[in-house]
Amino acid sequence: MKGYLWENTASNDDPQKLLRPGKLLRWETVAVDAVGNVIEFWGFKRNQGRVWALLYLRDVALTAAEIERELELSKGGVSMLTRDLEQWGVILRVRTPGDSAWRYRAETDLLQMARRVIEQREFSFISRIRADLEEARKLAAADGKTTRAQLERIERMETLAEATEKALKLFLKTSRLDVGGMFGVFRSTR
Amino acid sequence: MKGYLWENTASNDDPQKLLRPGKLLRWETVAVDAVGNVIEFWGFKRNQGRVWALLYLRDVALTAAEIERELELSKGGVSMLTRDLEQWGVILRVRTPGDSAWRYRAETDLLQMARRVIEQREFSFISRIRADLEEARKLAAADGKTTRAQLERIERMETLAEATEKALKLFLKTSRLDVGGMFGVFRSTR
DNA sequence: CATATAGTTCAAGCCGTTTTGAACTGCATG
DNA sequence: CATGCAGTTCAAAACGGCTTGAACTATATG
Repeated sequence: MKGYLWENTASNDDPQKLLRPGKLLRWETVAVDAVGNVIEFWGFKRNQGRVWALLYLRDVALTAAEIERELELSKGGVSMLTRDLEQWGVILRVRTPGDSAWRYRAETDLLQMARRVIEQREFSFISRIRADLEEARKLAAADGKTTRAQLERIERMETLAEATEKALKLFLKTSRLDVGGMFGVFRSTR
Repeated sequence: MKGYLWENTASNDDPQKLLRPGKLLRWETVAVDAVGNVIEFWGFKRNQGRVWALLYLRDVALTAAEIERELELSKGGVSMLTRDLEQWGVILRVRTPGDSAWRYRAETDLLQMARRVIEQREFSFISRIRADLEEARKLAAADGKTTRAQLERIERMETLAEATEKALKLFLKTSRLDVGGMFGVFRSTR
């Protein structure tokens, strides 16, 4: 499923890289953090975005240790972050012949991941809410003391949740169209 | 601006209400919490949604003390929550002739509030991100060591942020249309 | 198979946000 | 103008999510 490919890795031709203190260039820091912020906005972890952005900007397969140094993250953290990103299919794990360590490279754009996860995660969340409101309405209806007006108000709240769900759906569909060209865009440099 | 109206309050005709331990009916709890969840999803505080929902369901002006008991919140908490909700214009503060305490009642639907706040808060956030990416690109361009391919990748990230902003805009516009009937819907029971 | 290094797991700690509650201010009433 | 209740403020506590790092497991290599 996830291919274990042999790829060029840029760091082999720079022996110093293994020793040098992780230090992003200024512009790399700014860009990486900006992506961290967007992705956080979409409900993911800031550092998931930062890791992806680093790999994407460098366009080279980095080891966990390198990511660790560059972004000043812990060993365990990098392990978990890369696992998530790999599961979502936005980074790829590759094995280099000489090297005994895995390397990671950016695979696809982040919106794809955002959409995928939002689709399952957020929709189940919203439909859960709708189910709760439906339950409330049924309970209220069963209770003799509930007035007609109260039942109506619960129904209106259900409308609210439905509208939210509908809007969210439309949002996703839109972002898919909107970003349409993106699939190609992100792949073209590679 | 915010009218200080005289309104009917239902609790006066039920002297026990002042003494009874705050205890929502089961269906009220379910409904109130469901709304708390939706609103949290929109990036607000869970309890802001719960307070609004309680007022909306009861369709009666409640005092801070009553809200406090029903939702098991602290005095200070209710004060802050009602202040926020009133500022956003989704609840109204009313003064009753006999009573010396303020009462609150639900005024408009929550989506209105969500939209309003999202419009200012989220957009400034996204445009901030776009500005950061632009800065990164300029810095990278000024740095002689940056490759053409890297500049392109930053540009693609900017496209990503732009797409996000665009999608968000469309989402808001959509939710406005989508919910169109809502303005009337929420007002008709009152 | 021994050793070394890479990678994973998870309890504990950290940090930002929300909530609490006690002290305080303001206001109505006698 | 004294009393008591309503309402606000804010420092501290509680909470929740994220990250860390030490212990552990897996894997490559001689």
